Amino acid sequence: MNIGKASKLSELTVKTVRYYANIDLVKPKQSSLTGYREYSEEDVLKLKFIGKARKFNFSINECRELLSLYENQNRPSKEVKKITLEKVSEIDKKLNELKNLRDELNYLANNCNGDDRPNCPILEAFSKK
Amino acid sequence: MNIGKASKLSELTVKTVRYYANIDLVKPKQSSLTGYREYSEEDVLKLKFIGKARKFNFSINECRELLSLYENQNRPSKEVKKITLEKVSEIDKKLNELKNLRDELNYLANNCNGDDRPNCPILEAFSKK
DNA sequence: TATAAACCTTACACTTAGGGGAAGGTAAAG
DNA sequence: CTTTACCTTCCCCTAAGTGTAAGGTTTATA
Repeated sequence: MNIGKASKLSELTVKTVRYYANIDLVKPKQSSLTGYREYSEEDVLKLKFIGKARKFNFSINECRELLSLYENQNRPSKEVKKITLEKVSEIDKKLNELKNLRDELNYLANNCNGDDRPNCPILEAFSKK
Repeated sequence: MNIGKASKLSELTVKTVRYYANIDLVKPKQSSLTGYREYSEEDVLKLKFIGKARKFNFSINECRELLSLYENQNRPSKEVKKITLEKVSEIDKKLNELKNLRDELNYLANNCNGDDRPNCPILEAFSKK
């Protein structure tokens, strides 16, 4: 199938699918006559796989890693689990930072009278060391 | 003072401070003799201000906006509060997405036996539509 | 005084993960 | 036979810097 159909099936944009081909992530056969990329069912599965992993905040390089594990029938699930747990703890860290950030900002907003006068604790807080 | 000192005082890297000068965010005077940038105390205050705001996940453009409010003695605190509350709700949204993501990944990891055998529910989950 | 270390400058390339759009070839439908 | 819908490559753009090179300046030391 052509890139348009592969794009629809994988729910990725054509641009994205083409990009993945360019960086050798999912490289389909390419017709020597027309130059059109020819995607197989398996290519589409890989695209879907990557689409999911990307939604899970895996970087392209991590996707590449997972994909090679996926393609390797003898991969130990140990490796996959390790990568996944690392990702979980990474997300936990980010969650904490974001929570603190959120509370600080919210505190500032609640202490700002929000009228037409220039006095503003938010700007004051930002300008303090 | 030179950029090195301004960098130390503001706790930003020299590269970052120079970058902010290049994008007209904090533009110090520049000696016509040596070409060295000359930072004032106020410039350093602005740099600190931006450093804080950036930690609060404000984009450079939002910093620019806040900075102009900060510089304008007549700015209504209303505007600042509005921007801040928008940022809070944006962070709330991101927090939720991240939480879901975290739970899904953790679930997958917990259901992966993590041994040397190839069977792995994580990869299976990713390859499903 | 000479030189080396530490500081400063600009300019360019690189990063992530694609998006926008131009110029041009191909295929299918009317 | 032409229009429309695809497809291709190519190049520039994004955010917020980081890395490196080549070269000028200032300060410390021998």
